[in-house]
Amino acid sequence: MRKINPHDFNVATRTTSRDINRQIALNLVREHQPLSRADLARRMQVRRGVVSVLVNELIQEELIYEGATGEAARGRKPTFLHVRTQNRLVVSVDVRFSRTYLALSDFGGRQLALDIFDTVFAPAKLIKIAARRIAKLLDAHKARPFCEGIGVVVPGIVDHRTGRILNAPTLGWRGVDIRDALSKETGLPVHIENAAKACALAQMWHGHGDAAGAHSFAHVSVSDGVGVGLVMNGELVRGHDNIAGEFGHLPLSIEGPRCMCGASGCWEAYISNIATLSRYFGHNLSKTEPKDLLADGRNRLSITDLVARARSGDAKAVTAIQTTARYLGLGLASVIHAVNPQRIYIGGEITAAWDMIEGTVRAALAERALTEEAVRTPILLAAFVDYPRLRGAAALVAAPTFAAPRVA
Amino acid sequence: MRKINPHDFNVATRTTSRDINRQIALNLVREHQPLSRADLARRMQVRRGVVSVLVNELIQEELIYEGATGEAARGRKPTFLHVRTQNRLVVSVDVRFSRTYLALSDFGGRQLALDIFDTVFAPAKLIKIAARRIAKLLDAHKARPFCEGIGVVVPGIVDHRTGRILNAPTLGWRGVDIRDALSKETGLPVHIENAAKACALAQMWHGHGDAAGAHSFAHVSVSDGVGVGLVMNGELVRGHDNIAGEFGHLPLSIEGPRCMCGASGCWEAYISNIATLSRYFGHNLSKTEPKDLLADGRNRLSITDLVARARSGDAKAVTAIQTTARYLGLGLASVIHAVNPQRIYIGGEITAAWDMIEGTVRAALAERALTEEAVRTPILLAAFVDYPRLRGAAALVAAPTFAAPRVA
DNA sequence: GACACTTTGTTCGGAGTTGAAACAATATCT
DNA sequence: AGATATTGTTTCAACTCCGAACAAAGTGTC
Repeated sequence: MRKINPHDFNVATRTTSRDINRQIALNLVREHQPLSRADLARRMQVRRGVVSVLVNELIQEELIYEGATGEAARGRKPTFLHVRTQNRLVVSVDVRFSRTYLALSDFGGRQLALDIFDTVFAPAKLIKIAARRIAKLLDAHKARPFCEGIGVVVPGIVDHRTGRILNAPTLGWRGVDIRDALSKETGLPVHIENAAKACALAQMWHGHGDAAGAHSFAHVSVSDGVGVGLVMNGELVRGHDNIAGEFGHLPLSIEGPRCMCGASGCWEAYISNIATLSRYFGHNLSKTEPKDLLADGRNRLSITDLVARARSGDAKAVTAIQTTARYLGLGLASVIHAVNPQRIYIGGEITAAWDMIEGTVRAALAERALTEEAVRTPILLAAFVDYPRLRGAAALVAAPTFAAPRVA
Repeated sequence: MRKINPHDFNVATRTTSRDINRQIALNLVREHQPLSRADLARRMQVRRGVVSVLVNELIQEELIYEGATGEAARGRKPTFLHVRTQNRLVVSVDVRFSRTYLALSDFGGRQLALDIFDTVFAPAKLIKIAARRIAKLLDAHKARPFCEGIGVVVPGIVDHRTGRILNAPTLGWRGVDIRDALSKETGLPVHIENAAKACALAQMWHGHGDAAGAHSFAHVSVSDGVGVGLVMNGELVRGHDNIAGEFGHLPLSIEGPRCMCGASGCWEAYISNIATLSRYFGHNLSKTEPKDLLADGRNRLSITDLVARARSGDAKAVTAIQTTARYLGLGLASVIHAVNPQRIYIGGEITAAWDMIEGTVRAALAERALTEEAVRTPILLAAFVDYPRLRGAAALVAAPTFAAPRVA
């Protein structure tokens, strides 16, 4: 029951029906491969004749290909279809405070190479370095003719349309344009997005099998900050000014601890890795230089270390983590009450302690939840992969190929 | 960039293109009437021939009609088109704690009749009474052949698909099915929805001219409780369990005052009419029987009275209202950070004091807002009409006629 | 008043799509 | 060998938009 926007609509042309069905067919192959033309016709509830034409067009465009012939109890054997992903490549870039991560992967999400280097904060310089390393990566894998684009994720607010980074406090960037410069430098199309939003995109496009199916969910990334990527109706919610999903700065208590954003009592100030570590050390976060705590590696404890200490019996570590878990659950109630997603995915280092904290999280959620259904909202760990943000960056490039046509 | 849901999609048939364009044409006439066929062709960027066929079909179906011929400097004069709304009628029902409101109106939102009676809490009995009064209303206006349905709004959580009222605490209803029973009793299709969500629907469909255009907004209703209707991408957000938009139960302070929902420190517990009145009387809400305060009329002060007292110099009234205004602004920051709507509409009795409180609200919002754009989010008063909830109820029936076809 | 010009609305053949059914290809079972 | 079943293709009808020509209805000019 969507209202047509009378100032921005898409009239159906003579090829619109085809475009729609073509894209449906492509997505069904992606989801259920291997799959025959006849299978497709059954799933789409159209005649085989229509599918035949659609599929042959998709094959001609090299979006899918014919594989082995399958088995059948009786009758002619089906020829299986697959989407082509192996030789469609993406470069993904994750710019973080300490380091920048670079990867080459295919449309199926398989990572072929990884490159890590220290982040440089001057945008122009960073672009130069990244471009050089990307070129090296592509040449080393003879990947240049197969690379279809670059996806970049950054910890901050990004205007997806213009490509400008509006505000990335940890990097100290305001109004920086990486996209066009990097595109010019590399000759490849560049997409850029906020890290949490990109993770949600990755969850949507790479969540195969039972992990798929939810076309409305929230992806909560607990890291140095707290970011939420919202997917509703199969669409990433960016918001009018690109700040949708900033649940990290909703208050648990407006009189609570000071947050890096300037306000007080933000959820982030209770559950970010920094907050958990501060709690362990007995620091008051407001008095600590936040960047000191961000510096991972040298002498500083990471949240992963803290989990390890908790497991080996450090009572203070257990308390710090369990307190975070409680606040995590209280904040999840806000996410549920606001947009009521079908599921919530949790990502971040703290998930390594999930077996210890799940009960606490759910109990806290139950404290505030309005209904039984709200309490029962599935809370799942984001599929554990080595570099979830890099997968998100890759999804930025791969997703448009499979997206629904804009219509009406 | 929407992902096609591989388990719930809509294949394009050979009439899909027409369905899409037909609906676009209908909406354009609705939005820009009066309008000629040639105007439509220009706006849609299709040939006049296509529009001619579409329009003649719409005329045949009696969705639009030809009106007067317009003026033109040169050439043949255009014949104007209008959507037919005058003799398409709706009965709208607003069930509230004290009274139930009943109205007859047309698809254009014009109210033709109103009937108010005391609410009976036994569902079966209420249905009987409502059905009798609806019949009377229809007969009195000879409206029976023109009535296309009944829209019902209730203060509670409604499953829009099944029509069941899952939980309406003020009415004491849990799992009540009004829809099917009322439909059987009256012989008319019945739609039922949560009041705040319906108000958002009304805002979307009745917000003509400059009020329209926003296809992503939040409608905040401040009343006995606080409800938010979320519209994103021209679509009402109901959520997986129909509790999306329950921002009223997001915390300002988890240690704050007790809320009727059982949790503590909900936004609602700070800014609902009850909260504002309690503040004025110096009561502690947690110790007061909430239903005492709900009873309007007899001996009790209403929020409208309180505003009047503030205007005539009652310092305590001013303080109570300004305090509410501040908390309103702080909570609006949460709405903005969560879903970042293009605009926010405010409804409810407190808006009568908007000139006094706007500054306070905006200052509080600025206290927590992450970005300059967030601070500048337009906060508008919901178009002041006599019975906004009834308009929402009417929109439930009228909207499907104009909605975009489900595709892909 | 005749005629050119402009704009609106209709009509008609062409191209592209789904829909239904027949047909060819390929396999199993009796 | 023939019946049966399934896959994939082809063909034609129905329906759509697309483009252009055409009719209708008005204004302006000589």
